[in-house]
Amino acid sequence: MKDADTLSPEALTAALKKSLVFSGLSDAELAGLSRLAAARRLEAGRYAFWEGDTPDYFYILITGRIKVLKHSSQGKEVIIAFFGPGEMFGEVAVFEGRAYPASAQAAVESQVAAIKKDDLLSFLTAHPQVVLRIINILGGRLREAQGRLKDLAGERVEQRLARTLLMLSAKLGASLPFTRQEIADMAGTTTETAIRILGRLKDGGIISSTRGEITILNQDKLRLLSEGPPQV
Amino acid sequence: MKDADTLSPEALTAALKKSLVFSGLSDAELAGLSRLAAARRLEAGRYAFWEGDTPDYFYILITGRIKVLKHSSQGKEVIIAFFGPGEMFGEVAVFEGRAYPASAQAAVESQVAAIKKDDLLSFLTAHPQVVLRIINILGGRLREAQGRLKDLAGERVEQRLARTLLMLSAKLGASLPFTRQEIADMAGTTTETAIRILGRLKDGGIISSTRGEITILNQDKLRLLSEGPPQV
DNA sequence: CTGTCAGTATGATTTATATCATAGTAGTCT
DNA sequence: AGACTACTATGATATAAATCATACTGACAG
Repeated sequence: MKDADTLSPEALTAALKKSLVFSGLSDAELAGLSRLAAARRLEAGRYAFWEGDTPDYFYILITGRIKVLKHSSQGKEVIIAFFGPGEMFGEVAVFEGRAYPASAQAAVESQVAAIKKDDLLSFLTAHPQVVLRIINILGGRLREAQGRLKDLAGERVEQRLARTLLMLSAKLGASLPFTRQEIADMAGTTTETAIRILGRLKDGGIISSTRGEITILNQDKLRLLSEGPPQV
Repeated sequence: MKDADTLSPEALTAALKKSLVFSGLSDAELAGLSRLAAARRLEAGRYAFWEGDTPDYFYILITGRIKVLKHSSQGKEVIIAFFGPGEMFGEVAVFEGRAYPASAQAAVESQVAAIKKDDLLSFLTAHPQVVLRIINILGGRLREAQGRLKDLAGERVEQRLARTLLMLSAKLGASLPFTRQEIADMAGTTTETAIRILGRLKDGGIISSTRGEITILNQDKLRLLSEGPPQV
């Protein structure tokens, strides 16, 4: 299968209107923007770009789920972020004009809108309110990254896993479509350890799970766990 | 000693002109901005704000050195960032309108320019080019944070320490004014472990050090070390 | 010039977590 | 239906790094 355009211009405009970054624009502005955007379909597992690529495009996710990841020197996969419909990605590289700092992979079959770097930048110059919105989003991402830095540097695996689940559920609700491997790669641990700890959480009635899906049953207990060691 | 204003309006304007964010402004604009800014002196160890405070001010560091840090649930200090003259801090909270996500402490006696949140926001609305500059800076910080996330989640302590030193030296040059404790808090390890590993680096002729100061002698070897385990 | 304290150093011991090994299980592709 | 593969599970073992303990050293304050 190829990267065929799969969206009509109208559908593309509608999709952009639902995005966090561009939702404030007028219909006319959106129509203009969507003329700059190209829809692309990505099968599950395909990469939108790789770490180190020169950044030609800025992306808005329309449908599906995108995983942003880096590889450690030993080849271990580290998941930096997960994005859902309406979120932008690849923006850091575009704004800085340097190579993409991480790779972006479709976790499931996804549709994205790609906007050429230069087109985006000139659009932004003409639309300052969008720029303020972007600052807001980047601020939020920086805040989240800082929280995770603290977790990775200062918390034990059990706390990190609990926080990872809480963070995901704040975005996605109680039902989380992730494998233990993905959870482990987000929390900075191994699949085995994630399985063991999530097994304990399951025994404790805090979560339930089926293959590839984790459901949070007791958010309060999970939060308690994330605050520190069980015995205080 | 109290937080007395210690800068004349002219000196304040000159300081803002040297900052990363505002360096592109005209003298008239800078003068207008400096009327919104208040200079504050912070003794070493004093905090500009604490994690959780409501964000009233946005800061530009004029002289000195600022440490941005968070505390883990066990009370361990995790250093999120170090800033030098001309850099902004406290901005995430201001742009998001939520509590400061981390604390900011003067590492040495420092002078800062504080701008009220609302004043800054209206100034930004009137000066879109500054907003673009901010996006650029935030992008850079996000990139750095993502790199550190990967390091903390996927690299061994020795590699993390090496990368921490390299990152600092990219900003500050070969001579780094940090204690082993600070280095450890940045690399997400303990003081003892940092001492041991830096001791090895010293024996290997890669760094030299005096109390509170580390000098990088062999950046190439350090980079090699940061790439992976010694025996490949 | 002496006491105090933060920084540096080093050894012994513990422990959390990675690693290695093996196996069951549920989707999915043909 | 059968085969294949990704996901989940669990035990045994190894180990990197934390923790605990003790001491030396240089800087600075009184």
